[in-house]
Amino acid sequence: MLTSDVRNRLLQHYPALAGLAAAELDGLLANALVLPLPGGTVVFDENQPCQGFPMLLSGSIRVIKAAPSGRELQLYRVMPGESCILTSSCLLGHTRYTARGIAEQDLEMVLLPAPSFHVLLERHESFRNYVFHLFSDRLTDLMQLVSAVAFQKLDQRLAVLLIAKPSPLHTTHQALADELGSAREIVSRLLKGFADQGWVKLAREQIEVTDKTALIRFAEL
Amino acid sequence: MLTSDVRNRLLQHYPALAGLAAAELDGLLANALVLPLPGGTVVFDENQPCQGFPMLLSGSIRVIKAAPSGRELQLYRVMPGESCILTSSCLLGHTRYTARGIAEQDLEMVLLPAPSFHVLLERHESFRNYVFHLFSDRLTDLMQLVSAVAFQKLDQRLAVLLIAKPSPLHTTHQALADELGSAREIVSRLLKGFADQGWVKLAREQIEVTDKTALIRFAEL
DNA sequence: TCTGGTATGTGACCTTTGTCACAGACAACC
DNA sequence: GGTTGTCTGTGACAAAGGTCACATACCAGA
Repeated sequence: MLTSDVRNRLLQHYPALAGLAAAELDGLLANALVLPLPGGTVVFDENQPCQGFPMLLSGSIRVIKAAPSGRELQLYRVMPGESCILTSSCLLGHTRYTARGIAEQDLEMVLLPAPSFHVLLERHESFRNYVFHLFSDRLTDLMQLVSAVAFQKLDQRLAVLLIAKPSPLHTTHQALADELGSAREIVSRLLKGFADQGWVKLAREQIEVTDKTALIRFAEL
Repeated sequence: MLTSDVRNRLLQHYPALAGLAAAELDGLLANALVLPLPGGTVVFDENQPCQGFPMLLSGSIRVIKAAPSGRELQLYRVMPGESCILTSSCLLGHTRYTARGIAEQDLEMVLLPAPSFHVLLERHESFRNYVFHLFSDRLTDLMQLVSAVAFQKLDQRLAVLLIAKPSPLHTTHQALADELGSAREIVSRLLKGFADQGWVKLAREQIEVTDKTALIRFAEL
């Protein structure tokens, strides 16, 4: 049984659940678990069976593909209010995970048992639409990603990444490399290039974009 | 109004529609179009609005991303009984296409108007499940593709492709390159390598796999 | 048989990216 | 201050792929 605090936050993040009668919602959430997970936890991993439908209350999950070489590539990121669409896919097809999910920071999530997920999907249009839209968005994202990985040079992809993030960015080069599916040295080198152009300013665990316009121009080129 | 012949073939390929009462199905299909398209037709293109939900009766559609350079990469292929999930995505999100679809051979398809699609999705569980599963499968495929493009060498990807296709394969090197997102010369070169190993035998518009075992071993390496 | 169009073979060369091996640099903690 | 671990800079080098420029080869129809 969830505390009413958790219930409220859940409804706040997942308005698709708001249309349900209180009693029914309680029933569906009866066996739900509230999990606090420390940053860095492997939430799920390739080839694991799927336990239930996660709904994030706080924190975020990086969904990645890992190569045997140790390199990795981020497929997408799950934020509160979203859900890991890969999980839906597994639950629907009764298949196993095909990627790894890692808690990016400490996070809280509600794990909805599989049967409840199926009931929600079957009976409640708003929830269904919500899931459909997530599928749809992720699909578009992934296509974009495939295209970027196949056809764009790394410097452009890096520029896009920098543009998209808040400016005094606190992260390591390794983390950026993992997001792009490349190696740390390459990212360092490219960043150095950007710095030489005067587009960014580098410091330990910090990248400050100083000429966003130029960076955008470069990214779109 | 569809001929009963077309209707029958439609139901045969799309059993998810079988549960509907005849009258209701007629209503939904009332404004459907039957399109015969010659091979090579661009069925839809990037940035176009979405007209309706296509259901293939025969032929197939290559869904690709095209790079400005002229290179292209196949995202997936739509066969009869499947549907272009990208279209579902567009219809659901009221967005535009994010890829291009090309008729691989002459094809026949029924184009279901958007409103009918939404009704089907809302009212009919079997159809809904069908669409959900398609989403789910494609998502998995795309993740696999991203991972392959990012981490695998082209020779391995080519080997996988050859293994998956029927053996005396009639196609051009350019077509394979377009499927892999690479250039014709590279594919020629790699195929030559395979031929030197005795794994395949090459002729004009024909590739015969002569040592599948070796090819598989190489692909999995 | 000639000829034009398409498909393929191939070498030279370049760019991008990855790998390896270290050298500093910085922060935190004793 | 010294030590330790993490992060970053960098040069040398290799490898994969892409691009260009042609040379051939094959097919089909005039």
